[in-house]
Amino acid sequence: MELIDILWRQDIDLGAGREVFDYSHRQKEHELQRQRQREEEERLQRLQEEKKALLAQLQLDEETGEFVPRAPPSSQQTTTPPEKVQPAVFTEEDVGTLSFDECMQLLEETFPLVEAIETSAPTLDPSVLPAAHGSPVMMGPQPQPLLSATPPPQKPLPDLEQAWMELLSIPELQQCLNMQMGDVVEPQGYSATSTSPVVQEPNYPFYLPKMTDVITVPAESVCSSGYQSSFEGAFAGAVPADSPGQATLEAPDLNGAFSVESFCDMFYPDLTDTTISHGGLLGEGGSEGTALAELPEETPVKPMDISEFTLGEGFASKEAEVEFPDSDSGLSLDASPNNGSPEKSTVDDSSFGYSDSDMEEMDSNPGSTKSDYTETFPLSFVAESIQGNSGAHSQPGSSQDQNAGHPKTELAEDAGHDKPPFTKDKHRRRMEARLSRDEQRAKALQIPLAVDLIINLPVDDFNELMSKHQLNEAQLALVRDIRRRGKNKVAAQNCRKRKMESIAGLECELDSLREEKERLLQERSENDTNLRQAKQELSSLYKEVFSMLRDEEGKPYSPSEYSLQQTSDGNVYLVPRVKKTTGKTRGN
DNA sequence: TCGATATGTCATGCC
DNA sequence: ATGGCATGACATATC
Repeated sequence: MELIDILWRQDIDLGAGREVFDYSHRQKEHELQRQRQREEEERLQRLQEEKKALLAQLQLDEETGEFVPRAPPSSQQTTTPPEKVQPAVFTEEDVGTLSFDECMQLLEETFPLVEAIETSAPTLDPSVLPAAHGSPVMMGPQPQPLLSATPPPQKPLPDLEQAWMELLSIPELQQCLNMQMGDVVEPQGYSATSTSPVVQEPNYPFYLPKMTDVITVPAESVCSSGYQSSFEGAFAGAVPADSPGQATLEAPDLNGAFSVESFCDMFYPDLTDTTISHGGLLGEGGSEGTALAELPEETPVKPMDISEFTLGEGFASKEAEVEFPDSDSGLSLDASPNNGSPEKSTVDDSSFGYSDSDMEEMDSNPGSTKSDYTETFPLSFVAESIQGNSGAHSQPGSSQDQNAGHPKTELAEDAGHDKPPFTKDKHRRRMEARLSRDEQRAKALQIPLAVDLIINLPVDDFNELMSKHQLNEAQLALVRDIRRRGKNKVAAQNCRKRKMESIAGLECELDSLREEKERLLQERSENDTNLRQAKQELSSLYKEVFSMLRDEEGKPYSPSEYSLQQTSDGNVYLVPRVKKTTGKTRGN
């Protein structure tokens, strides 16, 4: 009882009155029942005794075979008539009281019976009520209604069933159901094929068993059975018995007003109720329940978001495609060295014409890599296709419809498929993307020429090719830009190569020059050495020669007074150092 | 985080 | 006049 009380206080539907779970209460009822049975037995006993007494007073009429009252003495008549009448009256009353008691007893019995039924089929009574006019159980005193009320459950069924079949066969209703189920089930991630068909075609075959067997309230069965069918796995056991309170409350309304609108209207509150109540009931499933309650709000938004998103993307891409045109001149004039500030919206819009720079800007965006651009166009195409799908969104229950519910996620997935690998071989992908960037541009404008051709063909051939293909202005501009960029790229590569080669050559020359310098320095030092040596030799030779010279007297010349000098003709003269002495020239 | 390096692109001058 | 080349300068990504 404590548990029951706890549940009861939490306003959780127990499927029956709280008293039902009270053992003492049941005991009391049992005792009461016993007492009534005893009283009834006593009454029956009394009745039999009275009947015996009556029979004892009767006399068999030989002719008619009837029991005829004996002719009593007059004194006795006063007493007997009452006795005589009384039995008659009494018997009538007795029948009435007996039936009333039976009714009461039945009432006593049916109460638990009804409750027992309610627990198993909580909505028995409500379904019966409309056919039985009100609540016979409560109005119980009259036996007829009660007696007629117990069997009816089977009676209204075929009608009800038929009514529900008709109701469920109404297209709008099916749509209504569809929406409901879709809103409820789809967000859960159940596949469209699993949900929509169940909702669409075999609706009532699916639900009818419940209706026929258990006689549940249609609203309950329709709404929550589909709901339950989808979530049986998750909710089984968690929701032992459907909340009869809601059913009993809502059923009369349902049966009272049997229109489609009311029916449809009924689904929404009921569903929300069920979801909410389930969410409240479930411990773990609570999150699911809340998620369910929230999702119907989110799901309708998604297509809108996508349409906007796709619109934006498609629009942007289309603009890019259309306005690609502006040409090289535009680039050189407009885009000047402003590359430093690529993200300017003005540039984006006005000079979008200069697609290339924009592309560059887009591409070179730190966050978005080259592949972003390459993905932009496929993305736009996908977006357009999805938009097309969303156009057919109105078709209920279609797989496209289901898809349209997740296009954003699909997009995200697509984008996600492309992007995540970035982390791994990012470099390689980037390089590939870079290499094929102009090809992507050409694809974007649907240029039917290979980029290699565009770049590498000689001018004449290139012009001829251009003349062959009828290209619009944008395409021509892009082709020219591609050619220019391609050639300039090669030129830059060559230039850098040459520069590197030049640098290498200069470094090599520098090395050789250094080596030569070394060599020259060494040679110079050698020459210096030789020169010094030669000077020494010459000096010694000079001294030797000078010392061998003698004057007329046979005396050697003083080196301080004379010196040997050689003239250009090769003659050597002894020249006096002092001027006052006139020098004599002596030949060898 | 910073510097070095690689690469693409633009602007410009020259042929 | 035009196309192409050469090259300095800039931007970005990557190491």
